[in-house]
Amino acid sequence: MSLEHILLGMLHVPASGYDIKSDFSQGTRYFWSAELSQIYPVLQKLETRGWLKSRIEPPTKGPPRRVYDRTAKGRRELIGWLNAGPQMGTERFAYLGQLCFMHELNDMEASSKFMLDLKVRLGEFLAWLRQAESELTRGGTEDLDNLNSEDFHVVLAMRMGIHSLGAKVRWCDESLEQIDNRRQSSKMKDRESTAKRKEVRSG
Amino acid sequence: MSLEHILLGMLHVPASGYDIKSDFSQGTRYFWSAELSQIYPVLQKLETRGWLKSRIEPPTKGPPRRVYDRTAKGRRELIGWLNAGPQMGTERFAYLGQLCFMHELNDMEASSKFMLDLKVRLGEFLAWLRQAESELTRGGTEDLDNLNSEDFHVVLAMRMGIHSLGAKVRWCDESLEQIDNRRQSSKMKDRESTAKRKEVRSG
DNA sequence: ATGACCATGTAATCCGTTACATGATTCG
DNA sequence: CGAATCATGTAACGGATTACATGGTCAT
Repeated sequence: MSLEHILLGMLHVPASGYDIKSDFSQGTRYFWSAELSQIYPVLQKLETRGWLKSRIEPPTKGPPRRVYDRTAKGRRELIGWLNAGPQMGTERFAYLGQLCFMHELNDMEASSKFMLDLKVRLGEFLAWLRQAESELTRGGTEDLDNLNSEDFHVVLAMRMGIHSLGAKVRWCDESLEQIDNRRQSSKMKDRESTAKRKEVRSG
Repeated sequence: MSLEHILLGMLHVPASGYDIKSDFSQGTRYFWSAELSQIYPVLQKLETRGWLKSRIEPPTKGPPRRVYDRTAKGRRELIGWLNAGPQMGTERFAYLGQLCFMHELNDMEASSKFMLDLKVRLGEFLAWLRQAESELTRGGTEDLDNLNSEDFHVVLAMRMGIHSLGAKVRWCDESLEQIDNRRQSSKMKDRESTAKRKEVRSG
């Protein structure tokens, strides 16, 4: 599993399950997400495995919190994972499946509408990521030298999303053009065959 | 679930579970994958739901095959899915998690090696996709007009992968540069502090 | 005959989501 | 007092992977 290692990595500093969840929601860790109902049991499992240890924090305010911290064993495990080389997962894009099957509708207008819709959604995600990035770099893009090593790596990671989403938005535009071309030429064919039919009838 | 609809879409023409699996392996349907052990039960479920019907093909050669075909109900279900707008799934990138946590190694050389490794893997996938695309367009990129509607949509879908992977590879290069910059400046700092120490000693 | 490939499935396990259950604190 | 938020969990279900089990055909 990867979530185990993701949690291990996120516990750079001691935190509760709740803290981790809010890290997932807030920009920085955009590359992964998990629900509290998954986080809590995994943290428990990692503790029984000796990668984490927890203590109940006496609540100065609010309800008591169980705060986890990495053990030496957990740290070694994390290092091992980092040194194991990039873990490539299987990507699944339901919307590309939909696009492939669009020909069943036999309606280029529908394909066009679909791509437009997709472009909007991808664009929204891109805007959110750009926002999250500029909050880390405080506008000072290009020179990442004044960032600490942690933020530096996080910004690099975010930029993958920005690059990739940007490319996807451009792909939407290109595809919309292609679809439009095809609509034009099929209209021309319509006119041609209409003309032919007229010829036949009049001939 | 999406796999249900993906299978429904792939059954444009009658096919067995085995056929579908090989479609997943062969370029065209690169956006999704599934194991035979998942495909067979899902096909059975779709049949009990009345979206598919199957018959055993009398084997002219080889073992008997169970061939599935869409019913009218299945076709309606597919159309509904296509008209429901793009289905955006949660993407998870374990390697971006690894990159974020790289600062724990405190070794820019390791970060650099990691990115290089990642670049190679992404590049391999990109080359494979480009190959699959050119097999469909037969080199005739740019003018997709001579493709049938099915292949046209498939090529559009493949191009998303090509655009996005291209952007990711460029991101690797950019990141490698950033990492290098940081290595240079940290070496300079080393030299500076060495110089200072010398000053102190000689002073 | 041996290995590669065709072909179909079941079982166990794991990962992830949704729904459910509980209770304290804080702010208006 | 009521709603929002903090905080921790369990249960049920569904989706995906890995392992297991079986047997036929075909080429060397």
